[in-house]
Amino acid sequence: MHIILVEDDPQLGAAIQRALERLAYTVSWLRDGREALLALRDQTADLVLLDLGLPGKDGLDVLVEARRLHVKTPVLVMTARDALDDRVRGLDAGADDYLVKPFHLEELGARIRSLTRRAQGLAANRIDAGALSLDLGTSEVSFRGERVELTKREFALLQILMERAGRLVRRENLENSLYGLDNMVGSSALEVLVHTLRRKLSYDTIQTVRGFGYMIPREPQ
Amino acid sequence: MHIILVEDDPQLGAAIQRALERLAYTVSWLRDGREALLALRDQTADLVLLDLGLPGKDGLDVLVEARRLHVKTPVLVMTARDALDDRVRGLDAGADDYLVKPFHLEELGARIRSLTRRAQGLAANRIDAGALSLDLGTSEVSFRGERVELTKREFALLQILMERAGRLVRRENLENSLYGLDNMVGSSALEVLVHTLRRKLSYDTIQTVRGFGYMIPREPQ
DNA sequence: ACCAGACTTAAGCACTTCGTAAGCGGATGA
DNA sequence: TCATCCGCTTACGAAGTGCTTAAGTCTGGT
Repeated sequence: MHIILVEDDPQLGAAIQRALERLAYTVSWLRDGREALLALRDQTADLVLLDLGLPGKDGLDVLVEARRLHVKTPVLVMTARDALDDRVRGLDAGADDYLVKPFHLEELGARIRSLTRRAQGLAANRIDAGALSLDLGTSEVSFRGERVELTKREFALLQILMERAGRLVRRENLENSLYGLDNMVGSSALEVLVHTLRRKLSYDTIQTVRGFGYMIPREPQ
Repeated sequence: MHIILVEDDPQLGAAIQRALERLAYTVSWLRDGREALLALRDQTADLVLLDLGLPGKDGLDVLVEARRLHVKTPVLVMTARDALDDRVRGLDAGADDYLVKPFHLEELGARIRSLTRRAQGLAANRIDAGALSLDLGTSEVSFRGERVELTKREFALLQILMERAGRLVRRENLENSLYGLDNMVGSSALEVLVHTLRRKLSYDTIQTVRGFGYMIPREPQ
């Protein structure tokens, strides 16, 4: 899951990035509105965390401009506590949600989950696909009723595949979500990850679609 | 345990926040009804202390609106008005409890414990998990029949883990409940806390789930 | 204001997880 | 059929995560 964070405050930005990465999100932290707009235009991110009041280009302008360009990526706006007007204007400008600073990171996480889930058209906090079950709240995974211990990366991969169960997920999508835009270097990291995940589940839960990517069937046994 | 306090009176608000923090609750103090509704919406808090008669939006409206949005967080209403009408309307609107000002902080503490207990689905004032027993009223903990002296922080951590015994509790959940917003900095405070707690109990009561958080099994020995 | 206990921070260490690279094997297409 | 490509597997070094200890800071009680 790839998140673009637009925030000019070094401390807060670093803190948020840290927190999100701890949740196994991939974060591209941008400090400048102009950069943000460029990144948004590509629609490669799953979510944008946008601070209003940026140098270079105002956060609200970025949002308006992006929506004008038909960028549909969910945007979560962050505003200062006393800027009530900003929040209203933010929503009018096309933000999907807003968060008032200061906020609990737990809350941020919950909203991010809520937004990305909404974007996927899912409702529950648990995803099931056949014998696979994944709890987003507690990060617990079970397969055929047995609890399975996964690492963060493995969990992140499995989550993406399960959210799109029954549909092919392209290799480059997975790589973007897991490693961000920067880390697109040539390596077999994804294949290794798939391998360890298969070993922990079973070798036929994740199907390879040669030349394209991977897929978890809607009803794996 | 994270409590949202909605109170516009500076003196009273500060006094309550102080008192609750002394009880090792994490308190988010909001002065405005609109803000309160936003905070309520995500159900991130364990309890809401709601003052009726707020600026911006009446406390009762906040409550009604929150319940309409299926927010299930327990709400404890505070009001200066002693009229029976208000009482009934408050409870009808979805409040779980009601406190008439002025009140003693001890009573407030007791009611908070009662409510959080109820929300947790616990009948008694005690939580048990295997050889562990925790009394919410007296804050006493025993392990294998022996009384164990815990500090407030240790108790708070143990309480969260025991309320969710058998389920993984994410690290960020713990940090937010224990430290609130301030803990955006990187530190190993939680790890140290876990360590001291393990030393006082035993080293295998609290299980580490690497990369995610901690867990107390439902039947630790 | 002082003291003791509680709490946070920081640093070193052990262990786990992750990305890289290299070799291998099966699939693909001429 | 052969050459090529793509993905699988394995091993290893680097980075990350959590444990532990110790020192510094904060807090409440006297």
